[in-house]
Amino acid sequence: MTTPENQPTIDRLAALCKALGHPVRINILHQLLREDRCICGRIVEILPLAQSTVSQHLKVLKEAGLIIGEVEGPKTCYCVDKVQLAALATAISALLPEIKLEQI
Amino acid sequence: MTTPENQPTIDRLAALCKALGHPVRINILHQLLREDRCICGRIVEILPLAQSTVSQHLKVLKEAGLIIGEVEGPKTCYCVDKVQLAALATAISALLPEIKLEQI
DNA sequence: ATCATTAATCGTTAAATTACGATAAGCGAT
DNA sequence: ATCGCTTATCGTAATTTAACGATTAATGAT
Repeated sequence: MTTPENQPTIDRLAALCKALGHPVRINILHQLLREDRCICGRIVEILPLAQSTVSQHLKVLKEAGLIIGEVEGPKTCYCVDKVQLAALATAISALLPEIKLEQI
Repeated sequence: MTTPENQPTIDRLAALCKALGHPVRINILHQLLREDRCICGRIVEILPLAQSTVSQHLKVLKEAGLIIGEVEGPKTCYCVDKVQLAALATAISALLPEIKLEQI
């Protein structure tokens, strides 16, 4: 059995985890949740990273579907797609369906 | 603010996500959960990958603390650390504390 | 029309990841 | 003591990632 039936689901979960798999991107998510929505420049001003680097991380998060970016004039405003983030938490929980939380 | 107070927590979360950020490693977790515990060779026989590659992925999961490996003679038996996996799900959920699940 | 601001993209470099075959190491059985 | 089985590690090559500065593109204001 080289390819489980639900490989697309697995690939999707892996992609989401991969996008979260860098401290800077978790920090960005944190900041977006804290301020609800942020201009790219706001994040640049908070993190000790070049603008191009922040933009790259935002791109990764956006392509994974974890954040949404809407252009507002010359600026781009980002916010977390909470549905996707919640779905990720649910998907990870669902990996261990047989476990009752009280057992752990 | 270049360094949030809870940076170690953030780094830990990122490390866990990074470990899960590859389809093969999710497949391995799946298999370990399905059979409860597995010899390395069992996983090699299921996945279309070389033994050294599987061993490498197991190492990544083990170093992240998501699986536990115990040597049994010449074999090594792996199983998921369900506490850690549950903690990961909880940590991701905790990113959005203000949200009630009914809202989404 | 020009200018300033903002963000995305390009090009580059260094480092990390992934995959493999080959080899080594550990253990049980003969 | 040796052999066979199992797994970890080594060495390597190809790909991807992460970071940066520089440039481009787009918009709003002058």
